[in-house]
Amino acid sequence: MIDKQTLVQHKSRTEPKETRRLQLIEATMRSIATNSLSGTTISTVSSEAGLSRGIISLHFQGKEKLLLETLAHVVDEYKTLWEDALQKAGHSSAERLASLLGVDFHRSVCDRNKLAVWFAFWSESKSRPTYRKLCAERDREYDAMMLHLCKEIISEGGYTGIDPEMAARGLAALTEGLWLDMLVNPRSMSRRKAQKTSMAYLSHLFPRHFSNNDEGVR
Amino acid sequence: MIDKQTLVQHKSRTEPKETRRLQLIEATMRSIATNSLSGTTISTVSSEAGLSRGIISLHFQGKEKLLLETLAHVVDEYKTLWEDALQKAGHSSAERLASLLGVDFHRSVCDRNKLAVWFAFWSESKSRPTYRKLCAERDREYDAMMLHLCKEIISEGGYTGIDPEMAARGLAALTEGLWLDMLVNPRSMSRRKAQKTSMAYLSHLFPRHFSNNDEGVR
DNA sequence: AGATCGAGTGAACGATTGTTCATTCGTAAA
DNA sequence: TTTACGAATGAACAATCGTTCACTCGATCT
Repeated sequence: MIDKQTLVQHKSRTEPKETRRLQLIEATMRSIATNSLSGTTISTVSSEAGLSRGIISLHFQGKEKLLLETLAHVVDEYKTLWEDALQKAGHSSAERLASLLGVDFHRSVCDRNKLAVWFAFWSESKSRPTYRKLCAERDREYDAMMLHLCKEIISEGGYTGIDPEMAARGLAALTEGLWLDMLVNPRSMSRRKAQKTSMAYLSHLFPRHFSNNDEGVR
Repeated sequence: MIDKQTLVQHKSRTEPKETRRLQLIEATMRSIATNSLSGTTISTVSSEAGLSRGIISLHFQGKEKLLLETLAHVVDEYKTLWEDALQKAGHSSAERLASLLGVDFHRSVCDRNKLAVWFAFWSESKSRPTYRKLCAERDREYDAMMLHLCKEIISEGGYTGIDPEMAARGLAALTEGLWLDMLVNPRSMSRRKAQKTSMAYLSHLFPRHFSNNDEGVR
């Protein structure tokens, strides 16, 4: 076993607390991506981080807490990107919705390691209330904003026969399905293709707000 | 620990080989749904089946083989439903596409235990080539048929500006996303609602073939 | 240079994992 | 009823799990 830590760069043996925590969380994400969640153990994470097995109980209370904070880290990062995008976006509902979807297909979000984390926890969420809680919080805010924007756009455009809840949930479900494709079969589903597919959906739903070309917002 | 087997009905201690195999596969699905894949062990499966721990190595070569055959069972069942639906469906592409989506939201497919199995293996497929292989086979056939039908419909309806590949992949991704919703948050996403959402997508993509009401095919 | 002290280590622990196989049990034929 | 035989069991096994804690190390002081 090669010491990855010293191989990349000679860091000091002791690091600030937050640095170590982040290192371990990132090692956990890599381990989940390469070994899957059921194959992720104290040993795989610590060796991925190039540290000893005892380090995890030192910085986190135990394995369970580490996994929980790994999920929380991904959730928080997503939420931050999301809020930043809304802040920078224009005032029109169409622009805001497009920028939200821009986040969903952002390079950092579509990172395969992170997608592996999302789906690992989603598929365990049925049996783990703690996981479900963390994910549900994200979903709630996401859905509320999505529904709000869809309602506004429907009202603005005078679209008839469109149920706003179905449009919003459908859009979110499409995103999640495209994420799954990128995780399971990255060769046939690129980030670009996924975003295009998402925009195509929008242009069919709200043709007076979104065009079918690459740009998106009309 | 209560013996579930004798509690439900007094069966003979020895059962035909195929019966036991199916019992164990069903117990595995229940265990994955309630304990998640990482929490599914020889003990949880055998106790779920009301049998001893040694039974699994007796009927399958080991745990790995049991999991693999459980995945194969779900894949096969889905494929059978799929082929039956195509057989019974009419000749028009629209009818055939609608009946395919009917399968995707069939009661038996949307069973939460089975959805848990799908997503458990999908999220592990990155690190398990064997799982990926089984899933990829399903995807290939599904995608090919979906693409074929979309192309026909686009040609029939003279739809312009619709990329058939994007339409097909989008439709499949939407289905998978709706499955995830049904698994993670069944209270807010019912089977009926999911099917409606899927049909709404179709009616926006191919308005000359699908109406926006409950029936679907125009 | 020497002392201090928190960060990091890893051997040891009990618990649990998957697997094996001598034994037990129920069934079906004699 | 007795016998024979395959199905099912579960104690025993080595391996690995997560956790603990006495220790070692090195960065930062005086």
